[in-house]
Amino acid sequence: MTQDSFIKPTEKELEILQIMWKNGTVAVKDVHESLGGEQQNGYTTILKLMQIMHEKGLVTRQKSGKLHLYKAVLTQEHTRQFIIDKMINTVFQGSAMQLVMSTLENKKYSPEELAEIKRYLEKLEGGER
Amino acid sequence: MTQDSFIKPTEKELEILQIMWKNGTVAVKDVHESLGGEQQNGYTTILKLMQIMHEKGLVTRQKSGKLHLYKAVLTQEHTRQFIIDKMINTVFQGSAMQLVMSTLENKKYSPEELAEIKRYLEKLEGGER
DNA sequence: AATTTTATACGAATCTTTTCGTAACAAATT
DNA sequence: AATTTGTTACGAAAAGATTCGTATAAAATT
Repeated sequence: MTQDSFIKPTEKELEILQIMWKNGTVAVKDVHESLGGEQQNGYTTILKLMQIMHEKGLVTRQKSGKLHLYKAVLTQEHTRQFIIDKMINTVFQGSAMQLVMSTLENKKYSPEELAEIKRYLEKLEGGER
Repeated sequence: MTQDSFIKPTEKELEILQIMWKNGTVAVKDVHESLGGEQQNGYTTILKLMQIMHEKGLVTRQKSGKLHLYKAVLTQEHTRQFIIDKMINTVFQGSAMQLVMSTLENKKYSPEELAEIKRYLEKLEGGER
């Protein structure tokens, strides 16, 4: 996937995609409820957003009785990679390392979490890719 | 700093902030040139953006002769933390570890870089914070 | 002193994203 | 059969971000 062909999801679209990635296939109603119901957004707002996402090709949909079931086209991992890349370029001066270190600095982690990353690093060092 | 009081820079504002962080204090002209001159953006476009950033409180400015010298209010590190936090929440299901691992997966790194992270991790494990 | 150059200020146009009201319609309920 | 309910479709308003033209002014140059 080139970055050029990638359609960058907007903020709100990303929220909706989260829900699709978690649930696989969702109706507008599901998304609307997951995002906090009528308190947070009008139903037709979410509907419209999902229709636009469909137009953009960010999601596929399928009629099921009277409703549409939507599904994300891109995987969560693809999207994450894209967003990470972009962020590295715009905020971390092209250095992924700076991103990693800033993230680690950010919060306290349990020894288990740190150990997990360390294991992961050792795997990478082992040249297993 | 609470996230609520944080004024989220837009895409373009972030590009401009990069230049301020690198150079400390800059005139509109500097930013305009750094961003690729008239080919990329009209001078008054950059000027306007910087004026808006000033209105929003993202930058301070100071008259120096006939021109204004602008300076970022927030540090790069603060801004990075904010953006990382946000991204962890919207794209990594609240898990910083997932962000780190996705980043490491993203590209190939030199042994030196990996070793650097490892050293860093060991420092964190050592409880030095 | 007149002209050119280098700045800022500001309004408005354009573009993108988000929000929502209204219409239409089919299925379910009365 | 009429009404209510759940759903989509669509247009347009509102909000946010970006771009730029024109006006103005001070400083530098001629």
